[in-house]
Amino acid sequence: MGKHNTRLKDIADKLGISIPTVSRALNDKPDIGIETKRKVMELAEEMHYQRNEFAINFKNQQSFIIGVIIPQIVHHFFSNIINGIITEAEKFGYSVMIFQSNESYHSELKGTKTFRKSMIDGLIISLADTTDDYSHLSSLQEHKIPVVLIDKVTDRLEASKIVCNDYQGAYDATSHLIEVGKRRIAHLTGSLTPLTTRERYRGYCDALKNNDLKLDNELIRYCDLVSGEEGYQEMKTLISLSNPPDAIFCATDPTAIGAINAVKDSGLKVPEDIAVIGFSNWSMSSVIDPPLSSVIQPDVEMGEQAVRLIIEEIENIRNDKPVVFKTHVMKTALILRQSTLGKKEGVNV
Amino acid sequence: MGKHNTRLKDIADKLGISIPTVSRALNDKPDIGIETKRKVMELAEEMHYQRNEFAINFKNQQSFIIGVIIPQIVHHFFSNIINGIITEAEKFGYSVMIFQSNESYHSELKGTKTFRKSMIDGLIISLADTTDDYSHLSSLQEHKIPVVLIDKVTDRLEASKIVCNDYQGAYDATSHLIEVGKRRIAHLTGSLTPLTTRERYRGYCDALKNNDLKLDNELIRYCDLVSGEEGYQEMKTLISLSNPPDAIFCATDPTAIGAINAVKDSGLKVPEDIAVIGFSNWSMSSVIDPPLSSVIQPDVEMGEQAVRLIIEEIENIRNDKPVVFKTHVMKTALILRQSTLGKKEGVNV
DNA sequence: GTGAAAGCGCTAACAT
DNA sequence: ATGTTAGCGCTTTCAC
Repeated sequence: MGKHNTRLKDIADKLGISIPTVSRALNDKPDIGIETKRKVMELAEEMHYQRNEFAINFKNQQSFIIGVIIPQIVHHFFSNIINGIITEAEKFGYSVMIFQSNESYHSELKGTKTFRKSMIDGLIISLADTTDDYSHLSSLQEHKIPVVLIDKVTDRLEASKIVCNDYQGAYDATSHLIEVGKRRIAHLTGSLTPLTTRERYRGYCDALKNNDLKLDNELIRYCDLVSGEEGYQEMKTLISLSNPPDAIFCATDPTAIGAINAVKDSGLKVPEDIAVIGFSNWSMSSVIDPPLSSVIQPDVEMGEQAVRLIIEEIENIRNDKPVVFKTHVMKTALILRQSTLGKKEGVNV
Repeated sequence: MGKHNTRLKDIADKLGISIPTVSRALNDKPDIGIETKRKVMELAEEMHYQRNEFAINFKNQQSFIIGVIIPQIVHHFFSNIINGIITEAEKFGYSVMIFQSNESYHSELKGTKTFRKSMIDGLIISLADTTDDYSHLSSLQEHKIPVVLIDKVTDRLEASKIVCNDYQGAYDATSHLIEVGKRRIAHLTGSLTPLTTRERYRGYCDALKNNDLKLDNELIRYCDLVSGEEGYQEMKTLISLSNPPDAIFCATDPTAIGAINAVKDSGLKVPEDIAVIGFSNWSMSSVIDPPLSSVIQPDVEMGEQAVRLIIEEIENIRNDKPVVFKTHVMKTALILRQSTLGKKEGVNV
């Protein structure tokens, strides 16, 4: 065995022909003798020829790599998005590179730098909560690397966006609580910086309003939305009110689970005394007691759609076609379980 | 603005100097005039020069990309491994490319092909359950692309490996059930093809043996280990035995949760009637009722360690140093909660 | 139908 | 201290 991988030159030399001829034979180009082609193919096979993609990428200045920056890969929602991204990208011959921001702007910035080094063809990003400056993204765009925002988006960057209808999901969740007879409905929300949280908050408010229930600021609690601990604490506080709620819409499932535990620990029943509904349908939500009603986000589909958009932009840029930014709003759905329905069997609406 | 990104030539031309001089200035090489260097740096900044990494990669035949193939990114265990991999890789200036096998050998094979195209410098892989042939991996090795196996490993490939002590974890879990007074301990296992499952099975058997309890084949049930449904069904079957178990060690947490639900639905109590312990400490396990005791695997650390090994091999190969394969066995730990302890506070042992 | 030459952007070796 | 030359592996002109 030689020291290096087989190159076109090795094949050409052995056959006594020129390198371009070998290249033509191997790449199904016209203007190649049928017999020459056969011989080249045969020898290439025999010598285990493998195209050197470094050379190809260099020549084409193209990597077929899509960079992805998400806050946390271990979150069910994001790992499903990534699942969709990887699966769809592969169909188009693209590979996916992943970077975590851990919700830190600083880290996100570092990710874009790393990716620029890796010469990604495009970036799909879900913004960190702390990100408030978007020049690292517009800079990529200026260098003809398209950016698609997913879920955690911003109005302050012109780019294609994939979001789900957080407003409608929250509206539906709250309306559902009203439909099962609840009237004093609390809301557990988080920092209102991310658009998603704001939209859920807005959906909650509008559902109350349209059902002639008035907003009670006492019933709106803020936390980080991440840990069940906080949901537990805030629910305890709500229960201790002189006029406690009879239901709560939590902006995330983990906090909703914390809330359920708080209700149970207070000797109250879910949903009879206090109904609970979450958001995102985490995998754990169906196995807790009682199973948690939640809002399903089309995570995998969001990832797939993001890939289609980014590849479209990548190819438009390559072909000097105009790029038009699109925003896809994907539908949410309620998944109803016993935390709002009681003993009845859960139903997917 | 010009059509293309700034190249060394653009800077050289503007300054009336040669390309290598610009290169030297920018790369902190010796033999460069202090004044020339200053001018180059300044102009480079001004023209937003960015090294073209395609050219660098081409020249060095190196990508600084580590490929990762795992069965399912959405599994808590694997997404934590990936978390560790990405974090550690970044420290060394490597990026990470991810591919999912979905437990399919065919898909795994495809992944290795895709990765070869992407010119990865090394591969970290957790084998699909169905993988029984390893030529796709040895082929990579022959092409000087090192392979590190993680968690789902095989004896039939010579490579570095990262595993956790599944045997000891299972042994400890079973011993714990014995310590809390249980004597008829069932085991829910899966296909015995993967080494991990076999090791857990072996740990269970040895713990019984060393405590003078005899193995009862009636108490050993097989399922896919993936869904709670199966755990539920198998537990129901066990409960209906004329001599049912008083505890069960499940090889995964989801099935353990299914088992808990089956016990509860049968009007029995966990852990008083039947204690339950799982494996892997899924995020949901702490929030179910009762919280599930489980075996913690050092997932993040496993990922980090895998990166260190692969980079070591990559660099040894580049420097023509001999490569020695290492196997790291990482420690598991018990996390004890109410599903085995009862009302007492959970303790991390 | 095939070969010769050029070039993608950069760096290392060799000259001066 | 700086310039010249060559080359990484491949494809794409352009000749013949």
